[in-house]
Amino acid sequence: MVAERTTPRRPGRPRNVEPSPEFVARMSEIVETAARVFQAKGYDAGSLDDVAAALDLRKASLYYYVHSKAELLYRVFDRAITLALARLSDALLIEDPRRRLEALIRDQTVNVAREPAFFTVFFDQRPRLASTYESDIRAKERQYLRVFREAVESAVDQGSLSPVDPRYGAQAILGMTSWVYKWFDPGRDDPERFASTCIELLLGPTG
Amino acid sequence: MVAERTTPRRPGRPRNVEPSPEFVARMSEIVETAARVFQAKGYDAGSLDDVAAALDLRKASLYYYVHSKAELLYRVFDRAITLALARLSDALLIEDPRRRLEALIRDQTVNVAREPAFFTVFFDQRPRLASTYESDIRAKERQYLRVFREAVESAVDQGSLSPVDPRYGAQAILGMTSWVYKWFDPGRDDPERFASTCIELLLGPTG
DNA sequence: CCTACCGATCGGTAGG
DNA sequence: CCTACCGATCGGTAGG
Repeated sequence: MVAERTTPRRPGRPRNVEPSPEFVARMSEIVETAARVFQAKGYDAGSLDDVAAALDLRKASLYYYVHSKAELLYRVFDRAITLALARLSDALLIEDPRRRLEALIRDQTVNVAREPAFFTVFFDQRPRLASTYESDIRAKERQYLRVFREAVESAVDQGSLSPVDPRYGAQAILGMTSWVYKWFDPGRDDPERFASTCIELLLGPTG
Repeated sequence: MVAERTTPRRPGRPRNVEPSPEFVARMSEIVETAARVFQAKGYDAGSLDDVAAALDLRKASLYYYVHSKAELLYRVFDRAITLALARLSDALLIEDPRRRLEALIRDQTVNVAREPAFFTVFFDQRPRLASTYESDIRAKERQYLRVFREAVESAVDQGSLSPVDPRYGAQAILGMTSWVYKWFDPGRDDPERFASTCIELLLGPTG
């Protein structure tokens, strides 16, 4: 997050800098509701009145939690990318390049399919994010891309993936898997099955 | 288009139903400008004042060409999908399944990379399209998907593509290639080279 | 967390 | 294709 404390603690008892658990929980609800509103109506047409109404609040009350609508959007973005990055950590422990890439493909597909509101906003409302927050999000996104690029590189070296430029390979795989949010129908489609399709197309039958 | 005439011509000289070439050309400029404005600011935040200003017009003058902002968005959508469909026609003449799929992958990549404004609006502003126009666009989009699905099917039958569900395979390929509009940098990237990467990943080295 | 309110923006129209 | 304008919406604030 942008406002994270990086300086060491001052001595003595800190004076209510820690938000209460109730505050954190309520903030979480607000961010989730905002994600759904912005998914359905877009950032500009989705008003703070809409978000407040979905929470049974008045618009002015939201300003107790965020300073601006722009900050609320940032919080949706931060949650999406932080969640996605965290969910990659298990895959990164896998040593075999082919299996690691398989796990990353599954992770990305399932992430996007499981949180359609957050990822729809993340992918489609990107130009609406205020420039103040852009660099923070971009840094985390670059981490994400790097993970995929290095996984592609290893799989190419291993000979399990066709020899391609790692950046192009990573973008191809990210596109294939992220695109899910555009067409996925939860009643009809299965993320695991689609992930298997991608793996089969790229890496051939699983041994 | 939604308002296309399908009934036969009445007898006698038609009374100025044909728009003049000047009108058509000006309309074209307006639609292109709208695509750029909606790409940069989004549909809701991109005002008719913005579109008019970019054309050195006043907002009210746009209403000589379109009945509403919603119609202007529809015209951007229609142009994007009509253009994309038209550009597939050459590929459809190719008989060999592997080569046909290769050509479709190239077409889609180059289409998206060449018209970033139209395709960014098409992909990201879809929920903003008024329901009146939705069915028209969806029908054309389904045609588009069918072309890719059938090409996947043929390539699978031929044995040049891994045996996968044709719908999932088509969505995977469409995602891989369409995603280009999210990351492509015209100064750095080459659409043809990226298309070759996709082909290599999916179909192996070109023989 | 609320009521009441302001200032600005915007799609659309009147009338030419 | 223009000037002038209306009605509605919306982010944000005052003050409690």
